[in-house]
Amino acid sequence: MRKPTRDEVFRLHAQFCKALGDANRLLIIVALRDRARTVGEISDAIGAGQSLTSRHLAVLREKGLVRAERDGNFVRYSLADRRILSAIELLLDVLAVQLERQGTHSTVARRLRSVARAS
Amino acid sequence: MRKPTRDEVFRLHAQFCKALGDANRLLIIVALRDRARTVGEISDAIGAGQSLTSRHLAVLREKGLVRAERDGNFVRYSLADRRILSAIELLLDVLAVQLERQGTHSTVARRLRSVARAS
DNA sequence: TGACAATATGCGGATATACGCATATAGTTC
DNA sequence: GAACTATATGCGTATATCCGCATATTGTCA
Repeated sequence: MRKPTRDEVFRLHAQFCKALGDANRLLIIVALRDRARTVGEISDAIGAGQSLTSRHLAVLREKGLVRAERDGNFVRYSLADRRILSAIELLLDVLAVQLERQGTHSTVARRLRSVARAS
Repeated sequence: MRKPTRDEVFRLHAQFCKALGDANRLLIIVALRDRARTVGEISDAIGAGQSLTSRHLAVLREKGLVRAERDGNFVRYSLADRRILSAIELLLDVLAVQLERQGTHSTVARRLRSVARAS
């Protein structure tokens, strides 16, 4: 109920952004684009071990980017807010412009968003 | 000119996001909202030392979030792309929803964006 | 209860990051 | 050139992060 100071807001905001600063966690978020998934499904989708996947999910959960829901033996994870997808796609667009400027394969830059889409 | 692999794209994307994952760097980006600024101005604006400010600017520059331009004795930094502001405001909105749910001072959550705006 | 499946976590090592202090570099002006 | 200003960087330290392996926890079913 306490009003956070300006500095605290920026700290929280940075924590939030930092959660996106890992390739595996980005892969997880993209994997959750369409539907909730179990840890095992996510682990397979991103090609990482179960332990590592669970840890990354814990980070995303603690920072509030994903939600967890028990379903019997499984835990089903889902995106907390679809605007997170919008944000990372926005940044991906900016990155695409970067790569184009640097001379990276130009058609690729324009297709980055679809790369992200391809599960 | 080489076509980056899917994994490379995600690595780059994560690097890009990670650059936002620090409170001082977020403060810098907000400080550059309206106009280009020198290192000294930025240092004052965010209340950090010159050395630290310069380092953070180097990170943002290397990742392509800001641009540097020499002007005599000064180096003037500016945002590379205004969509970066949109992205962090989007995430700030999501964070605001979080805080509201958690019961943090409710009017504050709604005003986070203006907090960010206030220089 | 016991066996089993899915998920979480303790531990250790390698690497990265943020920071301050002091110093180096680049540019201006005399 | 020397003196000065603005910015960058080397170095050391403290802390955080990523990862795999093994093990603990939680829940199901017989």
